[in-house]
This record gives sequence, structure tokens and C-alpha cells, in this order.
Amino acid sequence: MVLTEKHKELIERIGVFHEHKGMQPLVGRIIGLLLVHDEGEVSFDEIVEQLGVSKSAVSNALTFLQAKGRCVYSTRPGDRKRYFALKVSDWREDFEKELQNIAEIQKFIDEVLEVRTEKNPEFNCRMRDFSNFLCFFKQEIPALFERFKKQQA
Amino acid sequence: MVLTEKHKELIERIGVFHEHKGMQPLVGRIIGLLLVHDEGEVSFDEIVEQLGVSKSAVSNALTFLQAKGRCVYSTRPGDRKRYFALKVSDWREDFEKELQNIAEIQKFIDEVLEVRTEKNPEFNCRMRDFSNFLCFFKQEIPALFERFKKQQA
DNA sequence: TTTTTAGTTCTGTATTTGCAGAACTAACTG
DNA sequence: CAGTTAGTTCTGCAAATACAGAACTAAAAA
Repeated sequence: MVLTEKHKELIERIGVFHEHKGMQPLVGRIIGLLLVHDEGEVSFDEIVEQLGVSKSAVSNALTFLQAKGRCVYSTRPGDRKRYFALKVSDWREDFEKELQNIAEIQKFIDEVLEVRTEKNPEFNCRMRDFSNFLCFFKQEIPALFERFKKQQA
Repeated sequence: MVLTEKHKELIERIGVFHEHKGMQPLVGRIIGLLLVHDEGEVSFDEIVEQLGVSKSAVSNALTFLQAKGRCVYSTRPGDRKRYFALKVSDWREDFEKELQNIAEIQKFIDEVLEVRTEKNPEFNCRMRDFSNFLCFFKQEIPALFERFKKQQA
């Protein structure tokens, strides 16, 4: 597949978006490439060529993506190459994980509330509010997906 | 205020939690200190002493936190020191921003769908599903806060 | 068996990060 | 005014990051 300037520019922007989420630059750009690529499946070699980086860098980045469960490869009969693809099918689980992750802060809030004295009751009160909200939020997540399903039908 | 081992250990864990979110180490630990500190307000000097870091590092970290709107300082009559505190009052807005931020990926998904051909219809279909969900999700956020408010009353 | 292919692992390095320390600024104090 | 206080900005460096290139491995092909 030949990438246009528009493709390349979009890949770069998707790359920096993921960099801001803490991933290393190449990992983000590989996600971009796998998203934009027509076939959805891209060989190791093509990743190296399209992004103009070394094999070692691609190898490490793909190992990382597979470890994170964001990427898989398949093979084809009579072809030794690996074709890498994003696990787009898992977007529900992935998104749910992200939501659970931002709610992780609740654990810390609760620990903080345990060690705090009553010197600043207003502060403590707001923290308790926040903790209660996070608890409520976590409970609401499954219902959110349910409502989406209904709305789709 | 004297910090116990438990306080210090909690501050460190809150620190690494924020590091994983992309912040620099000291910024995370300052958030930890401001959370566990009894008064809620901590002077510049005390931050330097409690965390055992340089004034310059603290200055830069606090400038960052203030720019991000996560921290403010107040002053006291006849006292030139600045007392720094987290904006705990803003937790609703902050949390909403975080939710909007993870939904940001929708923009990219939509741009991706525009440049993709129909070579892999299943991939495109799943991406459209995800985009629709993200759209639905964004709409649901205000209602989420509303339901929490009602449930509280 | 030797050679090729496909990818991994190791080694080195340019760049970036995160902070320390010193110099500096601005405002207050004596 | 000179000296002190509170914090900022500048300079430099040690450590971590992100990658290139080369050496290596394992399996298939010739």
C-alpha cells in the first residue's frame, strides 16, 4: 500500500496522541499505521519500510504492543512473514479498562482519608465526596455499555 | 507537620501513580504531599524540606501544577510565604476533563475512517461501532453527574 | 549442507529528562 | 542604604530513553 501525505500526517498525529499517553514514539506511530492501513494487517517488513525505522526498534515496539494485548499477528500458509494487526475487536474491554484505570485514584483517596486528621474538615469532606462519586462511577460502567447496546438496537 | 513512614510511603505511591499518567516524578510526589498533609496548605519551604529536593525543582513543579490548574497558593497577612494547596474543589471538572480526554480518540477514529478504503469492511465496521460508542459516551457524561447528585440526596 | 529469510537480542550512542546548585530578582526589614 | 527572605531562572550534569546497527538465532529453502 502506498501512503499519501494525508496518511503520513495522520499517522504522526496519532503517534503524538499516544506519546502523550506515555507510550514511546514508535509505538504510537505503529498504532497509527495499523489503523490507517487498508488491509488492517501489515507485515514486519512493511512497518520497517513505511515508518523508515530499524528492525530492532520495530521488534521491540511490537513485543510491547503484544504484551499489552493491543496487537496480534497472524501467518499465512507458505509465507513465513508475520502480519500484525490491532485488536480492534476488543475496544469495549480496552475502553472499560481505561475507565477503571482512571477510577484507580479512589484507592489512594481512601488511603489518604485514613491517614488524615480532622484539622481541615472541608478538605476531608470534598475528598469523601470524590471517593463516593468514584465508587458510583465504577458501578455505572456496565450499565453504560448496556444502554449503548439498547440504543443501537 | 511530621510525616510518618506511612505518610511517606503513601506519598511515593501516589507519586508513581501520577508518573504513569505522564507527569514528572516530583510533580506526582508534590500532589501526594498536598493530599496527605493535615493542613491542606503547605509552604514552599516545607515542600522542599519534606521531599528533600531543591528549590528550583519545586519551583518548576509548582509552576507546572498551577498552569494545569491543579494547584493554587494563598498568602497570609504579615507572612511573605506562599501556601500551596490542591484545587480539590474542582474534582468534578477535573474528572470530566479526563473523561473527555480519553474520548478524544474519537476524532482520530473518524479521520481514519475517512481515509480508509473498503478493503477490510469488518475492520471499518468495528471502528464505526467504536466511534458511535464514544459519541454516545460523551453525551452521557453530564447525565452521569446528574444521577450521582440525585443519588446523594 | 549451505544459504536465505524473518525476526530477535545485544551494544553503543544521540537525545531528552529531571533535577541540583548557583546566580539572580523582587520585595520586605532594620 | 545594606541585609534578609522567598522564590525564580540559568547552567550543567547524571541518568534514562529511544533508537540504529551489528551480531545472532531458528526455521525454511536450495
